[in-house]
Order: sequence, then C-alpha cells, then structure tokens
Amino acid sequence: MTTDQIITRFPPSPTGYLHIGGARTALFNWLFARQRGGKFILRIEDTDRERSSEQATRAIIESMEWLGLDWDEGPYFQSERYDIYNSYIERLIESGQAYHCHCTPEELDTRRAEAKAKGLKPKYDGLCRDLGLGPAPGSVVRLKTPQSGMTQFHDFVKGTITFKNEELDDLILKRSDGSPTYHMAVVADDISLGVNYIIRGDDHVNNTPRQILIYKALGEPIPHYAHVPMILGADKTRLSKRHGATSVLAYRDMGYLPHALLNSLARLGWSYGDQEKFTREELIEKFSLENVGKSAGVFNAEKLLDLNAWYIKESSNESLAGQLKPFLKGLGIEDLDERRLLGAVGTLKERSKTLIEMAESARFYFQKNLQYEENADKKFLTPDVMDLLEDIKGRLNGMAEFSKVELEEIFTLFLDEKKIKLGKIAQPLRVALTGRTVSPGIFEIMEVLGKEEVLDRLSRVIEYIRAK
RNA sequence: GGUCCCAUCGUCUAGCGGUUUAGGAUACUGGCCUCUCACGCCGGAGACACGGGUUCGAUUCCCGUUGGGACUACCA
Repeated sequence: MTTDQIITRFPPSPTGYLHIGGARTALFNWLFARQRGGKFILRIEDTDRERSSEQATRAIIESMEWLGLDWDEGPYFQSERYDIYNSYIERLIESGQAYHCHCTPEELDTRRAEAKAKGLKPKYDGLCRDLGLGPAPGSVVRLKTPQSGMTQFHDFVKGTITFKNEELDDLILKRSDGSPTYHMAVVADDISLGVNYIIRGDDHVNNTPRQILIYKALGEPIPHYAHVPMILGADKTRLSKRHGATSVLAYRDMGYLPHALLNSLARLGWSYGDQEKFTREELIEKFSLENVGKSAGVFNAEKLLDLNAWYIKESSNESLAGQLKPFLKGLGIEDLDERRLLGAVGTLKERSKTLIEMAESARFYFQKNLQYEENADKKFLTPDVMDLLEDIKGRLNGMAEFSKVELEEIFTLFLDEKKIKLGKIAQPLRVALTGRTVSPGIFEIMEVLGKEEVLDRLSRVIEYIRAK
C-alpha cells in the first residue's frame, strides 16, 4: 500500500502583515496536515522584490507562532530558489511545451487594445508561438497552451470546475529580467516540495487551470485542490485596512487569546453541526474539507469577543496571569506580587472579555493611594456610612483567618446586628477598596487584597470622608 | 465586457426531497438571579433573493433572472 504522506503548504507573500483571511487559510492547511499525519510547509513568496519586506516576513512568522501554527518545513523563500524554477522552464522549452517570445509589452498593449476594439478576447495572440525563436535580450518564455479542449479539476469544496482551454492564453513563465512568474514559481515549488493538497482562497480558482496546464506540460501529477471562500468585510467587500482590525497581531494586541481567534476563524466557513467551541485537538480531529461552506463570509468580531470571554473564563489563573503581564506593564504596573496577581485574575476572569479589559479592571489591586472616581465618591462616600465603615474595620481587624468564607460570616453577623441589607454598605465599601462602583464581589476582593491592605484602605477612606 | 465562483435570521451557520410551526451561535430585547458589573438561567423578535420547471411533495434537484465576489498583468 503506497499511502503518500499528505503535504500542505501556506505561501504568504511578505507584502504586509498576516491578515485573518490568510491566517484562516494557514489554519485549514495546518489542520488538514495535522489530522492526516501529514506535513505542513511554510513558504514565503517574495519574488516581487519591490513590494516584499523583511519586516512583513517577520510579522507573518510572529503571527503564525502566536497562533501556534507550527510548520514542519521552511520557511522557504522563493527568492532563493530561482535555479529550481529555471530548471523547470528549461525542461518545458526542451520538450517544446514552452517557447521564447519577443513581443514587447508595448506591442502587446496595442494588439490587446485592437483585439478588444474588435470585440475579441484580449489574450495573447500567439504571434511567436510557432516561430521557433531563441532567447534574446528582453524576450520572455511562454507556455504553449492547448488551444482546444477542456481543463477540468475536482475541488474539494466547490465540486467539479471546468474551463475551456480557448479561454486561457499562453501565459508567461519567465519574465524578460529572467525571473519566474507567479504561476511558474508556485507550480515548480509545489512539485519540488511534494505538495499534494493545495488549500487556498477561492480567488485562485481562475488560476488553477493555468497551473494545471503547467503540471501537464511537465508531466507531473496534479495535486488535489480545495478553494475556500474568502473572508469579507462588514460591507461584503474584500477585506482591507478600512475594515478595522484585520491583522492577526492586532488581535493579539487587543487582548485576544490565540485560541479564541483560531476557533473563530475555524468556524468562519467551516462547521461541525451546531458545535461552536472546539479545543485544538477537536479542531484537528473534526476538521474536514467537505464541511467547508461554499460562500464567502463576513468576519464577525462580536462573536470573537464572546468566544474570547469564554476562553478567558476557562483558562487557568496561572496561564492568564502570564498572558496578562504585558498588558499590566502597558499600564505601568510592574514588579507585582505574584500571589495577588493570581488572586486578582481569579476574580476578574469571568467578567473580562479581553486581556486589555482585564488589565484595566485589575489596576486597583496594585495601586496605592486610590483615586476615587468622582461620581462614586459623591454618591457613596458620604458621612452617613462612616460609622458603619468604622465598625466593620474594627471587626475585620479582629479576624484571624481573612478568607472569603470567614468574611461572609462576619458580615452576616454585622448586617444582622445593624439591621441593614448588604446593599446599604456594599457600594461604599467597593468604592473604598477599588475607587470604583464596578468590581468583582467585595468578599473576593478583600480576600485577594489581604487583611492589612483592606484595613489600610478603610482607614484611608474614613480619613477622606472625615476631611470632606 | 469575457470566464469562473457564490446566494438560509444583521452576522457566522445547521439543513444534504417529506421527521421543519426552518435548528444553533452571536448581536438586539423582556424577565429571573444579585453587594455593583459580568456570568448564568428562562422568554421574545429576526432568514430560505426572485421566477420558472422536475416531483405526490421543494429551503433542499435543474434552468433562468437579479445581486455579490474573484480572475482577466512581464502582481502574488
């Protein structure tokens, strides 16, 4: 049994950051390879030297790493593989499947314009096709495309797609400056790297017959194809900067968990019944090209936010604490007490949708000399709660075990004696301890803060009210 | 213009001829819970683009219309 190993690849061109559309393509390739025990290759398509940058390459790699999409081979750089492309082009010329063309771009333009004027297709007219020309300065190499018949392929998501060969023209394989064109480089790379499953955006559907023709001319086996629908912006047009955050790294910086993004990307275009949440392992196990939908979709940032909140809630305090630190640092909070951080995260994780939000909510735990928010101050730090706060302070001071359970007991007793509801004292207390009207439960906060800190903050607020 | 692809709630989607008063998620919304916020729970509103076929029966199959998208380069 010759079960060929499945080999997939992700070939971004380093002309910008990795956006979520590219990330999803990478994800699908990665999932497919991982599920089938295959190999996943990263290849940087940097043949366009004008637009490619090293910075973009770094951003792409950083994005892939952050998402945890690890590759088994590469990154390969097309700019370093010209010898390979040339050898394939030579093969094609020698076998008569490609030819040298001396038409200049200017000539082509005018002939194209003429053809268009006559209502004909603006494709290459084949002038040099049978001239048996040799290489010359400024000449290019073109593929001798069959002029009749069909090129057909089976697509794992779209089904069978057919093109008439007469629609295709003799595409250029090698430019006049000696560099390979996109189609040539892709095919040569995929052949030489053994790529046998090509999963890419459906903007490549029209490129597929051209590339298949190159495979055929070379006598190489044609890979399997799956064209996944594109991701659109909210206005249903192609994703671009004006659609807000589209780069993977932007989501990292906005405090999203990598798995939340991954999960959300997986569900955009792919589905598994009604299931919405998947672990990494489930994604690998359950992914299938058959369940990838055919139509383009709009990225739903609100849903991502909800997923993120859910994954934050599910994460361990330890893991969150580690991920939260850079965000706290961004707020100027550093060198913090590890125990308190862990406790803080524990109280905040079920009420934070992003790590940024969590960091902001966590501030009060680490700040000395809290600023009381103006409205909170006015509404809750009033003279009539002074006595209650004093009383509580005394009781807390007498506590040996400063835990949530003990605190609740103390308070139950206190409220009972004073014949008041918790609501009466909870908000003033919250403002005293956090400076704000919104926070985790007051007993949780007190436990995390610890007895000493709580007493400090109470003393301070009592002084503050008295001084008013 | 030509070629190719696509079309279920605002959005992501389930549905693969009858089991559907079209299900889930999110967002919106009413209520409950409650020390604030959030979570959670219960409920509401919200979709098969249109027109022809095929069929006993179409959201599901076929054709057309409309609408979107992609490609059409010596970009990738």
